[in-house]
Amino acid sequence: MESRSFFFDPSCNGNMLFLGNGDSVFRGGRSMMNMEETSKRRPFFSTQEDLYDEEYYDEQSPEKKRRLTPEQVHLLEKSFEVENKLEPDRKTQLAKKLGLQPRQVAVWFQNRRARWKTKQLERDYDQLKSSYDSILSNYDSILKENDKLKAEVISLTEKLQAKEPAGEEPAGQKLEPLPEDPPTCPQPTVKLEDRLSTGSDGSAVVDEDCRQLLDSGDSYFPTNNEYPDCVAAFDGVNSEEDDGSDDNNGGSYFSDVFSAAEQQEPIGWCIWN
DNA sequence: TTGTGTTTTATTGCCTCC
DNA sequence: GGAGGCAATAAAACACAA
Repeated sequence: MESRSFFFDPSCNGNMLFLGNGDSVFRGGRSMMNMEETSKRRPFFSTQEDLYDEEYYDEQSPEKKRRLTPEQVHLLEKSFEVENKLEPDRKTQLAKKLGLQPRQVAVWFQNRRARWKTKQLERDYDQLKSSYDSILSNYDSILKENDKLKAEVISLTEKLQAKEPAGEEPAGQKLEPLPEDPPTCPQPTVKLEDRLSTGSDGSAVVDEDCRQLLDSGDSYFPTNNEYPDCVAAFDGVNSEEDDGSDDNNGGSYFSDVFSAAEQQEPIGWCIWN
């Protein structure tokens, strides 16, 4: 067996890392070794006693991963709620408090942010979809109302013409011919599903511009720049960064988006031609 | 028990910022 | 150039149905 160096902090609940030749705990010293190699070199021990327990040592072969204890996770979660990014000082403090390596704390936060982002995307998708459905049904009812009014105008016009002798028009009143069709409202050209897709076409999520948005906690969804005509539809986007908590269900960036739609009011989804 | 799907922990490579 | 962030991914741990 190859020789290993230990990194062990007795003050830290006994959590310890094996550091192989290519110590990958510190980013600066990252080596190019593959996953198999690294995992063989970096076992975990849950307690200081385990370190000296030969049976445990034999059973817990070097590649075993150890899960954090519920207490550790709880504290990390609480800390994440306060602030979802780690300053070096806070990282060190947390690591000491939890008996973990600072790197482990950093990794936990990294993964936690990723999980939060996924959940946030799901919530935003649900919210946008229901808003979209609401707008669609609103649009349908407006179309029906428009048809009704058109029929009424035709009927009244006919009645008026029947009253007037042929060839005469009422003084001071000239009826404009009705347009063939009501002004059209273009349907959104991009399906929500497409925009939100994380598949190969879902570049909206990962491209350069959007990356900044993700980093700053802003919207994944189209902005006024992208759809300048759809002012009202996107006007309510809340650009404030969420506090990162999962507890505030629906604490979306988009809590105000489409609020008008939810109130069943026609909103400026499109500009009438 | 075992096969399978999901979650969690950790690494790697690339990018951005200072 | 180093530090830190993110996406993608691996692999262990876990959950659960059959």
